[in-house]
Amino acid sequence: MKPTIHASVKDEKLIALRRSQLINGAMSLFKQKGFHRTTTREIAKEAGFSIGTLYEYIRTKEDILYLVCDSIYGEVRTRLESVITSSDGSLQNVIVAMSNYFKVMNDLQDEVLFMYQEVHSLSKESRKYVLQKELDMVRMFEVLLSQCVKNNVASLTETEVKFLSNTIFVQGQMWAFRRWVIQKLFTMEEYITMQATWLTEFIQSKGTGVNK
Amino acid sequence: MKPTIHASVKDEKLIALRRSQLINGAMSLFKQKGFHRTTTREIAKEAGFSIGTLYEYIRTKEDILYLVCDSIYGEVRTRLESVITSSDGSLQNVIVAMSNYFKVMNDLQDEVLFMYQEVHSLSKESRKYVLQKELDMVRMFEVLLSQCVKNNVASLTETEVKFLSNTIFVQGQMWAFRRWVIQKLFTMEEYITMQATWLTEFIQSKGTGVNK
Amino acid sequence: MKPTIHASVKDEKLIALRRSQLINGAMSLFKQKGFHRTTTREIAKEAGFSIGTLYEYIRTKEDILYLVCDSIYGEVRTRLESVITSSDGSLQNVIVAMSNYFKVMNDLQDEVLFMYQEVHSLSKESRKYVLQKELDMVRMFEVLLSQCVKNNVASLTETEVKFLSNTIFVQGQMWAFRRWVIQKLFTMEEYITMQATWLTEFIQSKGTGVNK
Amino acid sequence: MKPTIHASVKDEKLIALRRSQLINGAMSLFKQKGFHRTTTREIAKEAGFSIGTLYEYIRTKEDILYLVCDSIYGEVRTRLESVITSSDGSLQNVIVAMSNYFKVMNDLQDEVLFMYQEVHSLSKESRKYVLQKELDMVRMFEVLLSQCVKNNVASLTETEVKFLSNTIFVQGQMWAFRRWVIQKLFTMEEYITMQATWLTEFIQSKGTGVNK
DNA sequence: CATGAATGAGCTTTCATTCAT
DNA sequence: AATGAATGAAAGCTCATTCAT
Repeated sequence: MKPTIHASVKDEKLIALRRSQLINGAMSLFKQKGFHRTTTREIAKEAGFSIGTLYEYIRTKEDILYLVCDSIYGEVRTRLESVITSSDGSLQNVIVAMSNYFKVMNDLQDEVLFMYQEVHSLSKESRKYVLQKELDMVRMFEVLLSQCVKNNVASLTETEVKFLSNTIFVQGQMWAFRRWVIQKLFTMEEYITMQATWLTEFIQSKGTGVNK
Repeated sequence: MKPTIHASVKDEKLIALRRSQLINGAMSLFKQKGFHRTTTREIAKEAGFSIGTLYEYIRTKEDILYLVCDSIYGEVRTRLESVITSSDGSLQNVIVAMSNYFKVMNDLQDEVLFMYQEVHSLSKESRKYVLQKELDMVRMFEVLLSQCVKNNVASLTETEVKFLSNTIFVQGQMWAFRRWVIQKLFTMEEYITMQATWLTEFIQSKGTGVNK
Repeated sequence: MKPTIHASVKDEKLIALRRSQLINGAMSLFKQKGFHRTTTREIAKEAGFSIGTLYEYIRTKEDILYLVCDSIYGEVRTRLESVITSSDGSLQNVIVAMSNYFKVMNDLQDEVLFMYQEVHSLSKESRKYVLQKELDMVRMFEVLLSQCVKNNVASLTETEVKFLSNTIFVQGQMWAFRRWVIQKLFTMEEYITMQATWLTEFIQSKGTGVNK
Repeated sequence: MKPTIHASVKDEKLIALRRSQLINGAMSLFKQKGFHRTTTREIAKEAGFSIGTLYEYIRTKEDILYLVCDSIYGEVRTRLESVITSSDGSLQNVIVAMSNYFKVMNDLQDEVLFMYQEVHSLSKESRKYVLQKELDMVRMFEVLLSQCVKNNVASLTETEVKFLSNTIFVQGQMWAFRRWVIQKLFTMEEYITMQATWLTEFIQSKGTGVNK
């Protein structure tokens, strides 16, 4: 399932170390210049080792892109999971999750932006794997919303649940994608408030399970 | 203001013709392989002329990207303007504009997607110019909504107007960005209906100017 | 003998006119940027006609170089001949010729410099023809000096005559070649006076035919 | 002061080796076809390595020209210095230096010719540096002549010393520049003898310090 | 006779990747 | 396991020359 990047080196711990150096170096350069404008030589230098060593831990330049993208999603997930531990099936719970998600998107703006621009440079297989992680995140909101429905806090069809999850996800991305527009119009707090209001009103307009 | 692309050829009509061939050829390739993976030679061939001729109409490869991006936004605007000529300040008016916008996004999915991925390869100046066009589109919805407010059809604060415009814009993009998911959930008609319902309810929940 | 440049156009007068425009335009550009850095397009533009027209009067870019080089030597000769019409076999006569030659070198510094740098880009045949003209000029001084010998004004061996002719020629070129240095040391007049003094003393030291 | 050519390779000894191969290969081609007609690929091949390797040791084609020009002047200097070690302030001394200089010019005809034709293709900075070396050589003769003046062997003004130095220098160059003319007229020995005679007579005509 | 759009061979330069040390 | 010199395919771009109008 998860694409494995071949390394010539055997020592697993060393691989982990070198790859983390590699990812940090590459990410830093990618944010500045994009994937195509960054050379493997530059990446090796930034990571702190030689071009020869670099190729002991990867097979192609694309591998680096995959490693970086994977790492970004890992980071996003880690941050979100540390926040969304328990779900009590309340609307408030969804809103808290959403605002945490927005905050993560704010922290990782450059990374998110970069990934969106460069995923299409991945091989089909890697791209599929990486995009699956995106789906996982949307699913997270789906679960939260479904619990609201179960709890009779919201009366939504499955389709509506999926729509809302996707909307939340996209609105989070947009904070990064369209930052030069959107971040001039609203502060993070305002944005969160507005999105929360919108979400609440959308759900309320559908009624609650109790009233049905 | 608008970046001008230098051509060695003088005949303006010929320039227009060749550039349109160029844009079509390039767009077709860009959608398949992205900007960086497409060579100038391939573009020339696809456009139907030689590499020498190509460079009679542009100066650098980046010029082609700019031409293509500009053309995409031009296409979007043309399609929208042909519909939103008169604004009577009714809610219906906003909804018609929005659904037309969604349809355009549907028709130009690949183009919109491509542009978001590659704008960052433009020079600062060109990028600024192209992104300004995005703002113009959001502004369009702002104007329509403001007229509803003026007409006492809706009672919205300025921030709310901006929020709604942005949301409409993003929901349109979502149709293209998350097509794999969204387009499995809804047909275009269903999507439009849902968005219209939501918009109407949001505005009604704020009351009309009359009741205030 | 003299390489002929093919023209598609028949009208001889027109050829002469266009070629003179061509030479002027090209010379002006060559002095600034050299032969290789100047494009045929630029030459056509500077000459005042289209690239198509340019190629009605020449066959290759090298033809232009030949035309220009030929023109330079023609100019030098014309200027010199207008002065050295009659030779009375006096030493004074040689000195007048020499100082006129120096003045011509002064006027045509850029052209002479250019020619020395670019003759090697001519075809073997053209190069030979152009360099022959250099020989002609040296020969001119030889003739003048030989007449002094005949007139018993100077007593020089044939080798000495050749040596003096060459030296005069080189001293003239030096004024152009090493202008940054030489022209700071002397004014044209001072240079002429010095060279005249030297020449006179050299010849006098050899004695006159009469005394032998 | 001295322009430095960037190399991607670190090993200084290797740089020196490869550059000397490069200079030899390039010089050989430049003498045949000139700088502009020689391609970087040809140079790499002639030097015995790949085009990629070539660019590990230089940044641009112009760098090669600079390296070659610098090398030529280095060669000239080395050869001269090995001969003109001690100066005793005699006229004979100047003449020996001069004839050695002529011999060097004879040995390095192609190189000297090439350099004179192509220096103008160097960047301003490099050109300045290279031409400075020319000045240094002229200065060498100035020093020798000045010592004659000091020794009362010759009575020359400073201007005359400079003029003579430049003349010697130019006459040396002319042996290379105008070889097809001059080398048909005179052998190297004859040329040297004549130049020596001329120099001696010029100086004697000015008198010696003693007689003044 | 004049025009200028079209052509494509050929140029310089880059950079992912390999492999001997 | 680490190094970095070597490689060459391939890219973007230029420009002398042609030829239909």
